[in-house]
Amino acid sequence: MTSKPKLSTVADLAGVSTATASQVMRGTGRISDATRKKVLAAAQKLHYLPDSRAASMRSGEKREIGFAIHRIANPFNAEVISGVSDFLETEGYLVSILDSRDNADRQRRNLEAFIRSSRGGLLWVPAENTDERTYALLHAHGVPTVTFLRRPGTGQFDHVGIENMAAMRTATDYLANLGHRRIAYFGGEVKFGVRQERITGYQQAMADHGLAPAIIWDCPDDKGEAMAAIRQLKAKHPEVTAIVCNGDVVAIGAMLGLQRMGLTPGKDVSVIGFDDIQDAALATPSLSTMAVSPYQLGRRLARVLLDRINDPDMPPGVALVPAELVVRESTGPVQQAATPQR
Amino acid sequence: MTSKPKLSTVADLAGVSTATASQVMRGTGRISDATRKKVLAAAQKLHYLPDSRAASMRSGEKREIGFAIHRIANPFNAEVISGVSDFLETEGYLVSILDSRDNADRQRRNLEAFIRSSRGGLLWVPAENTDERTYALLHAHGVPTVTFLRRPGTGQFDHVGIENMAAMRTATDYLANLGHRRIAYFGGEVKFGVRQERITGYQQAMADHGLAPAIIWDCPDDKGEAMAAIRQLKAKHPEVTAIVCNGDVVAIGAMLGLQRMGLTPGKDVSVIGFDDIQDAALATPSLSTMAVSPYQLGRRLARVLLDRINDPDMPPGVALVPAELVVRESTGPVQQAATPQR
DNA sequence: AAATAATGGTATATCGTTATATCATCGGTC
DNA sequence: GACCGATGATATAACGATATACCATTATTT
Repeated sequence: MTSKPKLSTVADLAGVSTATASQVMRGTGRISDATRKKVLAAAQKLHYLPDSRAASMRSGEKREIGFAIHRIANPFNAEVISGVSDFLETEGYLVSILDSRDNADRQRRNLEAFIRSSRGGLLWVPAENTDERTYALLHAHGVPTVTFLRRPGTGQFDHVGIENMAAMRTATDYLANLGHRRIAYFGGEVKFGVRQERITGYQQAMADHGLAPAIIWDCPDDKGEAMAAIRQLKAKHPEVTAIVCNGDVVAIGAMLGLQRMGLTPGKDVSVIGFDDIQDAALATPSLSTMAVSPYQLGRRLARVLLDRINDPDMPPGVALVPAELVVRESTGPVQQAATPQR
Repeated sequence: MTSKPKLSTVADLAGVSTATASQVMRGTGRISDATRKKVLAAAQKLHYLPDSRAASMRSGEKREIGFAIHRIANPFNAEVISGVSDFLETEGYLVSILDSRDNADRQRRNLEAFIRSSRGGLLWVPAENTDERTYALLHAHGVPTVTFLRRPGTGQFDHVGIENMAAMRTATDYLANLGHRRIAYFGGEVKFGVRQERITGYQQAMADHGLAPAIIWDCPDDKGEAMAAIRQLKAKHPEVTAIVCNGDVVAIGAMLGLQRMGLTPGKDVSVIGFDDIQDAALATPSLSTMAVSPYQLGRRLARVLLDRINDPDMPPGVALVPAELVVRESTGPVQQAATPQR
């Protein structure tokens, strides 16, 4: 292992001052062609790269942004990350990802280390149970921040999200129009606004159609857990003929669980998901879902952050993108035999 | 947006010098209880966090490591990342992830930015087509580096990997003992040693059983692509009754493709995967596979990096962990009707 | 030829910390 | 009362880059 080359090493090798070497590296100032070549050759030879800690301290330039997310394992999120990186990399930024696994303590440690390292901006899906102190922390340090998916009540940051309420209203409406009367809401995490928004949309549609009571069933965002949970839901509420799900992952888990109970999704029970991950189209039966394009969402998110970085004083804004109903095989008209009619 | 608090802000508010404030923050030196409290109160009030760029420049302490990986979207990798983070976080490190999406250019940009930011160490799954210059770059900067899964030929870094050859030999052997004669190798990327090792294991087992010729079929590591590719494989080689796959993702894709062709995995065609991702057990039929524990692998990986950081001069080492055969429903004895016997 | 402008390069202060040396002050000792 | 060792705090020089001001040379103008 060699030791790290620095600017003075390059300058010495090229026989110039560090000031000159620095100007060559950055292509600024008035430097003759001859010395420029000498310096570049030396830099090449030593594999020299300027230390961005020192550079950013002096110049204030920060071309690195962080994406603090609750679960990188989720394929939807992975797609979002692709969109974000593609956009920001063309602008010369490095994107590094911090995974909180939805743990508020881990998130806090991550964000503190992030702030200490003084990077250019933050994209953030707040973890469950994020407390006020964490918001205050980011605010106190003036970090350009855009929240994503989950919107803190404080409203002090830019936000990019999904039109959850409208989407769930559409999904529920669609199922009701197919003749379903007992429609349950399945999956999701308790604490955050996203799920509340979706549930509200579901409830509004239920009310519109005069359907009561609403059935809401918790379940972590995991395929295996959903398989087990759907059994309990069906045991407690055998009359349910349709299920709107908080996400595709739990929806697919629910379909698997139903199949193991001898029920056919799309015939005996209709299931609709949210997100449109790759597996939704590949599942058997294929999953109807409320689709959003994670890749495009990622690009949008990146653009909002750049705008914020370039203009730190504009008031925070909110961008909501719509979700679109995609009908596949997992939903269908209500079966006569399944629900006893009165 | 407030502006970032610095040490001098804290010191002023507490009425002491920056030297004193610094010592309080780090708990070193001789400081009276009274001033300690004053400084801590000021720091608290301002949400002060020391700038790690300045701190690490002066002290040389770097408590941040990078994980440069080829695909975060892969659930196996996501589990590895969890293992890595859990281990390193207890040691006070921040883990940030760089996703190359197996693109050598993107990887180079990522690694250059990484080096410029002078962090403590690097975990690295080299992208396809990584060139010598990239290895030289890391070496020239003396970055403590551990490669993972894919091992560069140069052998200059520590490495943690899987016993690919032995595992594939086991898998192929198992299928041959079930009576299969035409066994194909399916999936994987072309360039890297991992796949070559696995193919070698497959070929050795084929030779041991006097089975020829070997059939090797390329396919990107994607479920949808695998569904399509398996059709072509079966069209070209209808006599194949068993398929060893380069990974669970393509194996599951292959099963889906076979099912759409009216074939039943485990009866008409046996399929065996590699990795044991969550979906392997949840698939229908459930997938037999060569299992490795990604979480444990991650912890191991982290430990090797810490050892390297603590002792930069020890010669590079290699750790290979075994994979274990897990038999589920996707494999079974060869069917009489399926292969014409001579 | 003297004044001015353009060119190519360097000295130096600075960014926000930490490590080291240094400096008062005070109580205790002989 | 002069000396000593603790004690508690500070002044200052790094770390590796960049921005600015500045200084020599040449080249150009009149």
